[in-house]
Amino acid sequence: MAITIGDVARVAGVSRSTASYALSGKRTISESVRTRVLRAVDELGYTPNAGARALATSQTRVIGLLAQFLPDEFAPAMMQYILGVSNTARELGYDILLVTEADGTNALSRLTDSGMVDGVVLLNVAEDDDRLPILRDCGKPGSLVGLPADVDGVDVFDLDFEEAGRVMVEHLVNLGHRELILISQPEHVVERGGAYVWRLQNAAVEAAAFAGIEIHTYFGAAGQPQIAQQLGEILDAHPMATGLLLNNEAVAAALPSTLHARHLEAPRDYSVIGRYSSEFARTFSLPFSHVESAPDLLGRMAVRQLVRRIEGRTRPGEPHVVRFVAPDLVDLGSTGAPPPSLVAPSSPEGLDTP
Amino acid sequence: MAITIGDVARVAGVSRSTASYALSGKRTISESVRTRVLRAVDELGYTPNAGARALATSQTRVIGLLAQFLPDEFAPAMMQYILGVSNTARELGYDILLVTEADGTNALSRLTDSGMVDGVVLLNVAEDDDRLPILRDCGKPGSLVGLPADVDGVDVFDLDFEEAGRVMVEHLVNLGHRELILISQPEHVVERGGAYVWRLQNAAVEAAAFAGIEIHTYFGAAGQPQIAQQLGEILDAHPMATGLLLNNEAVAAALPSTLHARHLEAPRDYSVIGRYSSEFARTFSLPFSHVESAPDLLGRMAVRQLVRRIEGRTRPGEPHVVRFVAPDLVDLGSTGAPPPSLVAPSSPEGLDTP
DNA sequence: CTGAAAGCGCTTACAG
DNA sequence: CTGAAAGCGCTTACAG
Repeated sequence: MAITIGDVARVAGVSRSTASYALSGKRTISESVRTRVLRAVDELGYTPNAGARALATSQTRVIGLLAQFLPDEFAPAMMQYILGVSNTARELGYDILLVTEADGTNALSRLTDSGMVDGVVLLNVAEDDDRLPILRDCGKPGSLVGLPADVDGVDVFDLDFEEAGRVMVEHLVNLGHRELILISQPEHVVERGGAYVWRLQNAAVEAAAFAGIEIHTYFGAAGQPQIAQQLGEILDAHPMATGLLLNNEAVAAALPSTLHARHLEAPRDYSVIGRYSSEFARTFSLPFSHVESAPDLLGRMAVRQLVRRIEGRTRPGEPHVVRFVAPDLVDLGSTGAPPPSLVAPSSPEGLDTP
Repeated sequence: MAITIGDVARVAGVSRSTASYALSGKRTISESVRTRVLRAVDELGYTPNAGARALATSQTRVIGLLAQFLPDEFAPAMMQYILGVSNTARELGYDILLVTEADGTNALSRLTDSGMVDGVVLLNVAEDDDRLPILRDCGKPGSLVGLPADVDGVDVFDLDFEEAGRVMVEHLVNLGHRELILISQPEHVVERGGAYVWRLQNAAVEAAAFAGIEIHTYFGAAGQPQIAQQLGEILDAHPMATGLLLNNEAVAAALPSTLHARHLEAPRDYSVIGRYSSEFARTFSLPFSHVESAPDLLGRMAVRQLVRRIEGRTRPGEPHVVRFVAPDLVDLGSTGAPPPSLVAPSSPEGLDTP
């Protein structure tokens, strides 16, 4: 049916093994033979059969990408991780087998046991992720995006959510804010092991305590119209709060309408900082300063390390890594000093600080 | 290394061929042998090697998914098509090889020539799509999402954009609107062959002409902050327009802020109809009525037909299909009668129609 | 109802 | 520098 290396060999007038070596470069080939083989390949339009090659070499040049789409989680954000992984893989000569089924454990076994992939990237890794035990004893390398409790045997990449929480709080503290609100992902996300929610929140609470200011923390509602309603209630509940921190894309997307509806503006009435990617902000016209979540970079890092392991370019005994991306605060001008009418009661008259 | 069918055969005490037949069911096997084989499979945790099977059968049970990410196009919307394809494929027993590289033609040749896939789904198909000639002579079946000029040899699935354009216009005409604005995708999208933009726009213009009303058509700006600015200019340019039709997700996402900033409301001041998925509307808190773009359904349809062809379940000589999904208008209450102050000059006093 | 053998299209020791 | 042959792990005619 299709062209095989036998056809190439025949046309070039050499043996199949010589044709193979001429293409792989795994042994020295006379210039004349090499050009004859290459010409034959061109002429016939030869492409090696992937299955046959995989069978012979136990290498597929395919990476499994396990994207977990959980209810209430934010699907559009996932696209950026997938693109980072996919594009990087291609640059390095790999293709991507994408799995989106709910049962990630099943999918992982299938891909690795059947030898369809050389390694896997797990997205959206939970604190106590079901997929990890399977990954650990499948014998293939794996890179994670997201930090699990047990990082043994895998390479891990994630945003430094602790630092993100601190950066968000400190930025507003430095501007003079004394009462903040932090809205995180929906509680379901936390229950399913989305540890990044706690990591950011705990660090934020600690930073607030250290600065001696108040912070109110909430889990965002899941879906509309609950989000808009909840947002209103939260604002009403804390009339003296002047800073809004959002670790929740869906709430960030809903915030502009809510603010406008109440004739509020950032940074005039509220200073706002989100945690999402700039790409996301641009796409949805979100005008808020934000901590860059770097999905593209995380995808790239995960794939690069995975490919190093697959190709044995890690030093012998090289330990696995846990690498955090430093949060970058992208200033879009949505933060400033708190409104004078709402300055802390400790200085009601204005400039009477020592 | 891994467990092979030879191991299964040995443990079950049968030949490899018998083990294979017991698993495939392609010939009658005595009950006792079958259970012994199945037990061995279980005990050993056997999974067939995908490469070996592909080599022997010329079938991979993998579908290639070519997603084209063009600059200025709306990446988040793509996720829903991908999910529709991926989930449906899995239900039918197929895995997805996802390709996102810019050069789709290259990727297509690679996947088909190397025998990595049994067929392909092309997303985001342009009027004169580069990938089609390659698809046509690769010998593998292909399903498209998006309507090209030449549909020969492929199965095509798309939203009925003509009908969508008519539905949008007629809905507002019936409510009494006499001057509309239609904002389509950025001009780049059209230039690259996004024929759906013309299909919707031409049908809308025709429907408006037929109803004897005015319609102003624009291509949306690409990216922020141009989108918001352009939106403002367009509204200013047509003070008598009362209906807004959006064939552009990014503009739809930016519209709530723009309206609020101008103290405008839908449907009080403008009746608004978008063209996007309900999933998209929910995710981004978009309060507008919209023509459902049905990405999930289109993905499903494309895969189902592709699998029928792959598995030879099409009748001999069964022609290729071009199937349009009927646009469904999802009413979110953003349309109504035009503001009384802006009724057409033909009836300034009110109820003086015959 | 079951087994021995050929073959899918590669790669890579082994021999020269 | 090159070729003949074995082997990767399956499936499936061919024989019994």
